[in-house]
Amino acid sequence: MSVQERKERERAVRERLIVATARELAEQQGWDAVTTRRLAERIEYSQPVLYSHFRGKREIIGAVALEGAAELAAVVRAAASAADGPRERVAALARAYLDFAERNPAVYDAMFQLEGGLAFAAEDTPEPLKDAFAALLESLGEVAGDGVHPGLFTELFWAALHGVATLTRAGRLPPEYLEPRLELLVDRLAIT
Amino acid sequence: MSVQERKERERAVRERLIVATARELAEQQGWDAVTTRRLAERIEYSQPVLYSHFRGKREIIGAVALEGAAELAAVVRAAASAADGPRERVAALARAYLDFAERNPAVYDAMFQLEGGLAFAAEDTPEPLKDAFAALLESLGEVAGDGVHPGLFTELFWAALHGVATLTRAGRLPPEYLEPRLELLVDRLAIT
DNA sequence: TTGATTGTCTAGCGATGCTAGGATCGAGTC
DNA sequence: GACTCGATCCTAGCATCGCTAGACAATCAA
Repeated sequence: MSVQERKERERAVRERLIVATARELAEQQGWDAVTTRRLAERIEYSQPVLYSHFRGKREIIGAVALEGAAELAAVVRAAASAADGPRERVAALARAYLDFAERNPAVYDAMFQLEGGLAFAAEDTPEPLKDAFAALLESLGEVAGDGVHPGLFTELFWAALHGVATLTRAGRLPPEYLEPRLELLVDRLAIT
Repeated sequence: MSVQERKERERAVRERLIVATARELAEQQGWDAVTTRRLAERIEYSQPVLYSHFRGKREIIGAVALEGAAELAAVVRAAASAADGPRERVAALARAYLDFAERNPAVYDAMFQLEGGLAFAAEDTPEPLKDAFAALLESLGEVAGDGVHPGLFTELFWAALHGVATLTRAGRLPPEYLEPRLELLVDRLAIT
């Protein structure tokens, strides 16, 4: 069975290569530039190989999104654990979130803008997505305020962050006032 | 000069027909279904006619977005003027905004999700977009709180609404708690 | 060595946004 | 009223897209 195991290992390596290449290409030239042909050429295989790993382009985007969700969760947790006190923890979390969105625009798009074929807030929601939300909940739950459901509060805070992130990156909000915007958001929403 | 004027009038009518048809098709079957061929067929002209009015598909989306911005501004103003007191005005505004996004998903996408080739928060921002923001500012400015720049506050509130609207419609937020989410948003952000 | 299975590639389908070039029509002139 | 000429529109086609069928090659068991 060793030879079969080797093949499976090689397949897994190639699958990671596909996802990493798609992500790299998307960050470099945008998701429009990520065509199956270009992607196949970069990994030095033919197009049909992609379809032996994923159902289609959407699933590749979804794979990048899952990878991003795991990273976002880690980034958020790291920022929160490095800050002292609830208020500073939330501010650090917000900064880390917006920073992640700014530094990884293509990944962020894969997660929230493009249809990656992922289910949210449902039974079959993939683990990384649930965990990313959990990471937010850990720090945000403690500043929800009395009588306010922590999950509901986290959803709202997250939505606000998401709105700021997307509108800023789409050129809809002037980027220079990002910091005061963030301070205002934390001061108003979080109850410490 | 009468014949030339008539031609210009007919051209204007046809241009409105294109935009209206694109919008209708997008609301019915989504923007993916709005292809230049289908659009041309619906208006009973050939494809190249579209390109005599717009540079490309993006500009058509942009035209729909401008139309939507004007409607959104009107909807927001109507809701605000029908409510008594700052707090209720803001709540009515938020409800109207989210309601608009839910009832006109394709138009909302054209405005904020798809690249319609429109400039925001800049010198050459089209008038309807500026006016939509102004409509928000009129009601939101009065609840910004002391020492907080009204424009900055409006941007933040808008971003929060936008986040709730997009995440809800994308299935990222459970829709059943929309009302309490809205109440929480208004209670926390607005200072009355 | 042979036969079968697994893996990969070439070639192609239908559809996309967009455009070049020819056909057609109608306004203005004799 | 016939004719010219410019504006207007359509047919046909290009390059590219996501995706797939079928031929081919490599690898394994017998």
